[in-house]
Amino acid sequence: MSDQKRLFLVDAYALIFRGYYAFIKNPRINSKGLDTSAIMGFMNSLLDVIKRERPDHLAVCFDKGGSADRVEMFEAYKANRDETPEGIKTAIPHICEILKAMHIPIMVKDGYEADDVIGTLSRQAEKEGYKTYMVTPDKDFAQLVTENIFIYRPVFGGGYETWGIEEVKKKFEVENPLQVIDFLGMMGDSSDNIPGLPGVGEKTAKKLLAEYGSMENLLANTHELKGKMKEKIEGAKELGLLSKKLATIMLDVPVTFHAKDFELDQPDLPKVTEIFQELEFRQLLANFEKTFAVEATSSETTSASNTTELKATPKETASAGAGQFSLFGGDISTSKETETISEFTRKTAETTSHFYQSVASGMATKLFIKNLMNQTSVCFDTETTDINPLVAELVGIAFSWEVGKGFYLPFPENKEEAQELIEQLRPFFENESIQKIGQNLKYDIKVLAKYHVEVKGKLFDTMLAHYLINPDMRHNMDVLAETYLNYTPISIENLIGKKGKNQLSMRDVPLEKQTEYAVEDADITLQLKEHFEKELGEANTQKLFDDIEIPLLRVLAAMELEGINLDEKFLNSLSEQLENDIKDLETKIYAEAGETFNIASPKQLGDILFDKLKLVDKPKKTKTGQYATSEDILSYLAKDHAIIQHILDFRGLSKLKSTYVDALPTQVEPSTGRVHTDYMQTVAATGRLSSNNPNLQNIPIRTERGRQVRKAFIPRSEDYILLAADYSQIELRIIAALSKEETMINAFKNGEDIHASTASKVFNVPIEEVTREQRSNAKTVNFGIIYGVSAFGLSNQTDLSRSESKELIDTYYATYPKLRNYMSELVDFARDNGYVQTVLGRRRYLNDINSRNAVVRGAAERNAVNAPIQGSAADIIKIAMINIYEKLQTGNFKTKMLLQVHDELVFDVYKPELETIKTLVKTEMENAYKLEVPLDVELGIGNDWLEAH
DNA sequence: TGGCGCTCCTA
DNA sequence: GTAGGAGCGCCAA
Repeated sequence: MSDQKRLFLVDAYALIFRGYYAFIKNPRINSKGLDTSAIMGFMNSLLDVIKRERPDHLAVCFDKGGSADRVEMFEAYKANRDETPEGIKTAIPHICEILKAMHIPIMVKDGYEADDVIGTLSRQAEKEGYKTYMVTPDKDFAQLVTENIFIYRPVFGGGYETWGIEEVKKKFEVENPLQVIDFLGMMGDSSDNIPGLPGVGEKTAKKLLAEYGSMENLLANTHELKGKMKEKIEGAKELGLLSKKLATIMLDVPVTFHAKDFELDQPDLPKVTEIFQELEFRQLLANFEKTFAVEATSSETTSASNTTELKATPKETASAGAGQFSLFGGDISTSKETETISEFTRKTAETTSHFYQSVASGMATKLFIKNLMNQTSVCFDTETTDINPLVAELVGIAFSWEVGKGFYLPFPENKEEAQELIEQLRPFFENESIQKIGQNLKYDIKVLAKYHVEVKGKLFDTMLAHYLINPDMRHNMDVLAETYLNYTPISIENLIGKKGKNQLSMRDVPLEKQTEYAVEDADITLQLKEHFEKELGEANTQKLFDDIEIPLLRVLAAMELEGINLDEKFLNSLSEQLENDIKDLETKIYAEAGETFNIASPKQLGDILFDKLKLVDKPKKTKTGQYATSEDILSYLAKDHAIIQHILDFRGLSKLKSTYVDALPTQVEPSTGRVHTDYMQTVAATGRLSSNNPNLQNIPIRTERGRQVRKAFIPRSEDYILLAADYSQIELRIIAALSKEETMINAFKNGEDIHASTASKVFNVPIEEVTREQRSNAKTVNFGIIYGVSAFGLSNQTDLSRSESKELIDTYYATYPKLRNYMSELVDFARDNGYVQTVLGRRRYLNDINSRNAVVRGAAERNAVNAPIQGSAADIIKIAMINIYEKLQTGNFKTKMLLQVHDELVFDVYKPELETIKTLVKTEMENAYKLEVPLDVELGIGNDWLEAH
């Protein structure tokens, strides 16, 4: 700390608002019905600042009566600011009372805003040689920054950042902080009701500022501008100057900085205590006392949470825990949590007897592992440095095999030492006869795989179990614990903060907290397992769990670890081509529109198309009142207006570029040079997988331009080739088989083109005379059936009118009567049982099936038809994946399974194995499940994914 | 900074 | 009409 004296000026309302909204989802209401969110939030921030910075001078500044001057200048100033929430209004007197008790000066001047007061005081203090820190999240203050004046800005997730001149220059792209005023004046600020220049947003403001340096200079040189922008800005010169004035913080408020008054001294503790007790701030009071107790004594105090090194720390009903948590940061969530107990009587680690121990290295570890090896079933949970298992390092592993009891093995940061420790655990993980229990084991398996440890033996994954028991719910552990165990676990945010750049690593958490958190997770997971085990017994769920989802978990882990090779160079060149084409289209569109605008903004686009160009008499609107500009609507207009086609092309190319061509290379994992998607096994209600980070299940294929992206997916080396294996028409085959519709079954048995066959029967023409259009319509109906058709939907999809569509559907049902029966049976089954199921007994519950609302009920009925079909297809490919993986393992093949896209599997095939693999894959896929209808798989090979199709 | 609406990509 | 994920704009309250 330098010798220079430091003054902290707190922007009260900004912090009060911030604190209030931090609790907005879970407002703090005390027993007297008072909403204390704002008070709590503000006090947390204030104490935090005091604790971190120990300022010698501090004042809190408030607004009073708005700014008379500004209102005079511009009547709309802050006019449309929402009414201050009730919870904030009621908080102010309490906050003032606390500040008084703390002997902290409250600075407020009638008719001035806190900005102006702070601005003025900071300048005065600067003259007296102070360094001033303006405590506020508000960016407007950037204009006040000098060598001695800083913004002290709270950041999300806890912590603060200090903005000096350099930071301001960087953030706003300006030469000096004063230009922030010009910047705000140009851009405007809707929350402060600064109008700004019309059509100028953040980006344009930065551009103009770089070019002209100030508002005045810009307005003096508008003749240099072009097009619409010139017009708009020339027409708004007055507004521009006014905006700048409104954005300027005043430095001549009649207040005076008296250093003596601003000195931070000891609070009136009895008074503060009384107020806090009145408000029922137990946690905050403890925090407060600690903050000022340290102040009063010396700064030597060591943290109470410093654990004695690696010592076992058994704890029965930890009562001291809460106080310790609030020592450093995280005050908000901690106090929220402890308050929650009193409100809901939900159990937590604080209120539940438990015995969680960390295990010391050396002999203790040896003894622990010996004990571990004697178990038959153990729950474990890895704690790591990252949610991405490919880069995650082990921080520790928790184990539990008895409810309420468990152990935590911390891992050294040194890689070799960590590997040595994991070697000691290898016999446990690779023991076939010890059951391993966990929540989302795929993650742990992938982490351990990076340490070359395989997890063998029977598995029980509580997340998968719950997915089968109740697919519609969410399956994260906190939800499960609260639902099934009435228990609220310690939140991860409590330990490492909210996500954001200030989030800590698990490594930074004190061992004692790591232990409490990690072992609690293992303990809870163990309890959940005992709970779900019973529920799984029902129906076919147990089989589905044991035979499909659990084995699949290992398969997916392997596929994800494997990743796929990506031709980045190719994508980069594709990106350049797209960039050029997009630029060209942009130029054309601006010319056609007569002005520049953001084509990617549906709002702006709609205004141009329908307000300015008036392409349509009565444009359609979306539910939010904007003009609808979706593809199907624009397509109608394309033939009449050149601009429409250009816009559609622009959209298509931009989408391609941003979502695929530019995004994929950024998803390449540096450590492997490959793209590793994450398959979600528990999100799709039907039993399908989903893929993300990146989503490799929606790579374009339909358009020529789009499918080029597939060329970027290539084999691992020249010795390999890609194999794509597709189920042909699997969903139609399933519905044919399940409905026992012989006509359709026979068509499949004879290997006919099913859509042509359907057309032939429906339109009553010989199959060889079916026209393109007839086949296309038949195809649409075939797909419509799978989704639960309506005449309305069909006519939307085809050129047919509503009545023609109805007729087509009727004929279709007449042709395939059993299919229709089957569909109504499914709906009946759902009505009677409340669920439908797949061939393997995977259930989807349909609560809305008996709804009195026809729209809601209709949706449930379509689900009743679609879920068994889509879900059965998902079951079947899962079986195939498990069997193929097994064969690839036992056969010691170099070939790897890489991707699954619902009805397709992609393999990286070692060329010498190609013929064997082709037979293996086709056989396993076609025989994964026995149906009345043969399953057919088409194979394709190639040096990229497109060629393999 | 987060959430929502819109749009668009897949099976 | 079914099932998903993602990017972008836009506005918070």
